[in-house]
Parts: sequence; C-alpha cells; structure tokens
Amino acid sequence: MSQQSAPTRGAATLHDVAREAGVSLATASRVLNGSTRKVAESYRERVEAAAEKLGYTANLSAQATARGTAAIVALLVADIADPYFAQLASGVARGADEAGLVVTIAITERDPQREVRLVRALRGQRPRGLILAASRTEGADAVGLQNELDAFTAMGGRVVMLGPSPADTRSVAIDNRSGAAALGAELGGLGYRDAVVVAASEGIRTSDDRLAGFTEGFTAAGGTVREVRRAGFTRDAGYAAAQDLLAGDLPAGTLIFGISDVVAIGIMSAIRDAGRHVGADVAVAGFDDISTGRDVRPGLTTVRVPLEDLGYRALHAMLEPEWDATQPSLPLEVIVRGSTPPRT
Amino acid sequence: MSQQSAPTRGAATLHDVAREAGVSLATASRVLNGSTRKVAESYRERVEAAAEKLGYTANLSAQATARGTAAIVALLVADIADPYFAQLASGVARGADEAGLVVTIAITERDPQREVRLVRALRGQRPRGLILAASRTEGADAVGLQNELDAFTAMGGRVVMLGPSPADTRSVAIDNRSGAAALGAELGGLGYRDAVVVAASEGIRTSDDRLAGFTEGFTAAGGTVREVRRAGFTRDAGYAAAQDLLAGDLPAGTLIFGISDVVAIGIMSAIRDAGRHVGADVAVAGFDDISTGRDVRPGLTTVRVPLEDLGYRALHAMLEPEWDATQPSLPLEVIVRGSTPPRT
DNA sequence: TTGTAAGCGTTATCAT
DNA sequence: ATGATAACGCTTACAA
Repeated sequence: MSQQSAPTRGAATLHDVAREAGVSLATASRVLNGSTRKVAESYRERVEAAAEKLGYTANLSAQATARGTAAIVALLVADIADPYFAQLASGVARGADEAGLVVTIAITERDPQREVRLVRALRGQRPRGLILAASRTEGADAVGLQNELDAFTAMGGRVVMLGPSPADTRSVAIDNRSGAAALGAELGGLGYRDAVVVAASEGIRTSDDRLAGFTEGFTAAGGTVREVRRAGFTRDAGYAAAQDLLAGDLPAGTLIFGISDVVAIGIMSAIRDAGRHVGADVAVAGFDDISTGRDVRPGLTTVRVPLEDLGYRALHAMLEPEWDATQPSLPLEVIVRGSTPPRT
Repeated sequence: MSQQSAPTRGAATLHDVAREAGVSLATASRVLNGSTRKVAESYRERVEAAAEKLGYTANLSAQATARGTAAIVALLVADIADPYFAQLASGVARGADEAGLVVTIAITERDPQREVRLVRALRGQRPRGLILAASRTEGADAVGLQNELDAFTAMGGRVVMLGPSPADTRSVAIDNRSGAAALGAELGGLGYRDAVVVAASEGIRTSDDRLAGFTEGFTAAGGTVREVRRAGFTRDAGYAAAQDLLAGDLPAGTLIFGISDVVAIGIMSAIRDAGRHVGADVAVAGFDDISTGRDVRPGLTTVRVPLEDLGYRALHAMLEPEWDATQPSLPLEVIVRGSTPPRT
C-alpha cells in the first residue's frame, strides 16, 4: 500500500479514543499515558478497549510539545560502522529501551564543526539528554561545542560524555592511563624492550593518556618507547602508519602499541601484507577489546574495556537526577593473546 | 552546569525571535523554517539576526505536531553491534543527514514480537519513514508486523525493507540466490567437491535463497552439498556449529559455507581453536563482505554486498515520491581470498 | 474521580 | 509581502 502519500493525517488521535470510549480527553490521557492519577476501573477498561480498537498510538511529538521535553536520548558517535562505537551504541540502546526512551543517532565523522552543528540540530528535538562519545574537550573547537552544550543544559537537558570531560559534566570514564600502564608493565614483563606507539594527534585526551600510561608502565618494566607515530583512530590510519614503519627498518622483536584495537588491527594487517609475522616477528597490542579482536589470528593483546556496559552506564548517568562526580572508574583488565608472545 | 533543572523552559522560541525582530510570528516562521514564501530582505535580516542572538533552534516536536509529520527516519536492526547492521546503518545515516532527517534507531534483538512493539512505538514519532533490516516476511509473526506497517502507511508513512519483501512494499534487495550461485560455481571451479552449509533456520528468506543458490552453483560445478546445519545469523552460532561439525569427522578439504560473513568468521575461529587450519585444511566462505573479513587471516572468501550503499539506497527508496518496484538489484561480486585456496 | 479549558511552539489559511 | 489566528495532538492546572 505505498500509494501516493495520502493526506498525512490518518492515525487515531486521543480525541478519537475519548469519543469512542465516551469519556473526556483528560480521562483518556490519564489512562493511556503515564499519569499517577487514578481513574475508575470501568472507565479505564473502556478507554483501553477503544484505544486497542482504533490502533491508537500516542503522538510523541505532540506529547513532547505539551510536556516541553521528548522521550528521546540523542547519541553522537564518530562512526557507527566502527565496532568501538557500535558496541557503545548497543549499550546505550539497551538502557534507553529499558527506560522507555527512543535513541536518535548522529554521526560526527570526527569533524568538530560538524559535531557542533549536530548538537544544535539535535537540541531542536528537545531530547532528555545527549550522550557524546569521543568529543574534543580542549582547543578552539571545544568552546563552540561547549556553548551549544551549555545552551542545552540551560534548557533542562542532560549531557553525558564518554571519556574525559570538563569538570562539571556528567561522564562515564575509564582510567586509560592506568590501564595502559598495566599493559605496558605486562608487556615489559614478557620481555619486550623496544616499542613504537601509533597514537592519535596530541591533544586528544584518550590518546594522550594511553600513551603516557603505556610509556610509564613499559619504561618501569625496563622497556623503551622508541618512537611515537601520529595517526588517527581508524583502521586505515593504523594500517598506513604500520606500512610506513615497516618500510624503514623495524627490528624483529619490536612491539607496536596501537592506541585502540581498531588501529591495532590495521597494524596487524599491514604487517602481514608486508610478509612479516605478527607475534614472533613484530608484536602488536591494542586497547578496548572490541569483539573483532577475538577473531583475528593471532589474537590481539589488549586492555579490556566493557564497551557495552559503558554505553549502558552513560545512559544511566543521564537518567540519574543527581550527578555524583566521584564515580568509580570501570574495571580494566589486560588481556594477553597471541599477538604478543613471551620473548625469551 | 548540571544544576537542578532550572525554569525548565529556557530555549528561545519563535515567539521570542519575532518579538526581538519586531515582526510577526508568521514572518519569523517563514524566514527561519523552509518556506517558499518571499519575505523582504530587510525583515529577513532582522529575523536572522534575532535568531542568532537568541540562539534559537526550532522545536522539532512542535514543528512535527504542526506539520503532522516529523523529519525523522526510523531504522530497525537486529543488533547494532553486528558489523553487518552497523555498516547498513552507516549508509542510512549518511543519506538521512543529506536529506535533513534525523535517524532514530531501534534494536529488535531478532525477536519478531519485539519488532512489532517497536514499530508501534516508533509510529508514535510520526516519522517520515521506517526502514526495516532483516524482518520476517512470512509466518505467523509476519502478519502482526504487517498490520502495524499497514497502519503506518495508512497514515502517510513510508516503509522500506532491506531484503526480501512483500510485493507492494518498497525495498532494496540484492540477488542472494544468484550471488550465492556464483560463489558456488567459483568454488566448484577451484576444485572443491564437498561442502557443508551453515545456514539459518528454514523459512528465513535470505538464508533460504543463499542456500539454494549456493547448492545450485556448486552442484553444477560438480560439487556436492553434504549437509546443511541450522544455526543462526550470529558469530557465536557459526562458532558452535563448526565446533560440532569438527567433533565429528570432517574430511580435510571440505568447504564450509557460512550463510553470512559474521557466521563464517565464527566458523573460522572454531576451526583454529580446534587446532586445524583454515584454508589448506578446512576451507571457509561467507557472504556480505563485512569489513572484518579483510583483517582476518587468511582473508575470507565471500560475496561482496555493498552494505553502506544498500543503506543509502534504502533511505532514498523512502524519499522517492513514486516507487518503482522494478529496481535493478545491486551488483554482487564474488571475492576469493585465502580461506578457499585452489584445490589441486 | 472526572471534565473544562488554557497552554506547548509551530504551521498554514486567510485577510489585509 | 505581512500579520492575525485557527489548527496540530496532547498535558495539566483548575473546577465541578
């Protein structure tokens, strides 16, 4: 029945239901849409029957206009095809579903300007909250974003950031630094002595923290970070960086730490495409433990971040009436797999 | 600034803008929100200045109530963490962005009943359209869904299905059958003689078509499908099925065709965890060409489906005023990688 | 407990 | 070209 778009109006309205049930609009509203008010059982039944009969669904937009806020949570991610964000989104969606919220998703494409525009546009939905994954929190772009976010909170919206965030912003963070330090220590303990880090550009907190942590842990365990390569957070950036690295002379036994699993997986592919062997020849480690890491061979050594959970918690951080900034960080766990065999 | 929710109404309204600019509500509306009507340059400027000054953003809900339809497209996927759906979603998001639409996403968890509930809930948003990926189109559950969808189209909404769909429904489909046939033929040509297919349950069109096509092509090329294992569309289902298969006696040189790449990747992992070798020992092929397939080793032989593109096209199929059912299928291409080396 | 009616922020019709 | 003003579908004091 995809006939040429009919007069648009077709759905049964609350009005229709009320008439059908022979009650007032108010009564119908009270029984159908969450209200604490009581209504007589007989009426309730009639209204429900009428609603069912007419196939009534509340018009969320109208509800939102009347209430001033919509049962929506908006999620901003860099790239939904990236498993990292996809897993995060999955957790957000689960939490939202439980809370009766609809999830609206927007893709920033890692473009800060675009992100600002998106926030502004999403603000128009009057969502209950905004969840931002991977946003710049420093630098020139950050202030434009912050203005937009302030406008949003000023009108009663809640903002949650995943990862590092300004002091007065709700956030769900992990301790990138100590996680990376633990990874560095572990790898040092395994006998690795030379490492190259493929990181994102300086000024990106997540990257900076992981780099600093790793260096700290690895150095303490007797290793040396020979070089830091600046790439992005994508698989292809990792691939390219590794390709470049391999073109020079990369001593066998070197460890490459990719700032995220996605990057690390790109690195692994580059190594193999260059005819070298991941593990025995060049070791690789990542961070996040995205599910793909289980399926590549050798398995990718990494730091496990409960991504789904993170998304779920972000949603709840948004729901919470009061925000307690002193949230415990989520547990991080080093997972050693075949990509970093013990060096003896 | 997450102080206790301030005066709640905080955002500047069109009314405010109009007053600030000293024009009528109507004029302000005409300037700010797409209207073909003309308004004098001097007014236009004043309104725009006022809007800028006040940080005005149109209230989409109010707009939607007034217009009767929201600038929203709702997307239903089984699981957003699954790369197949994530890539699809990515294309939808891109198209929506270009068209000035917001994407709302809902997760069905492969539960038909849940899907019906979700469609009903989403209907409440009065979205411009609904894009369904991987829905049952037959069986008892399908009728409940169809009712819900009919109600939606009756009120002017558009429905697009990805994959097989009822005759009068807009859809973007690929020719699973011939793609799988081409794959089967190619693999037969490579020298494979015995295959096991890990499919989804019977009655799921996509699975049925791929199975039928593969069997057809493989048989014609001189091979035999020894067995069909029923699993699901997930990585873990593939893993489990393969584990089971390997527990019996699976002759070396057997080819396992996973009904989708996600399944095939699970199969590959199971094979390796069982201490056997993918490729030389047991060959594996999949379908979809999700990006992960590039990063596993050996690379996964598959049929390339332009997923991102598919999502993008679905969005456009929704936008199209008239729907021409005779759309050409998207091109499918067999990609042979290391998981199915030539058998000599 | 139930109903009346005044909003909510926009759009769109109809005069001017 | 501009401006009143009646919808849009729903919520929510305030009455009854």
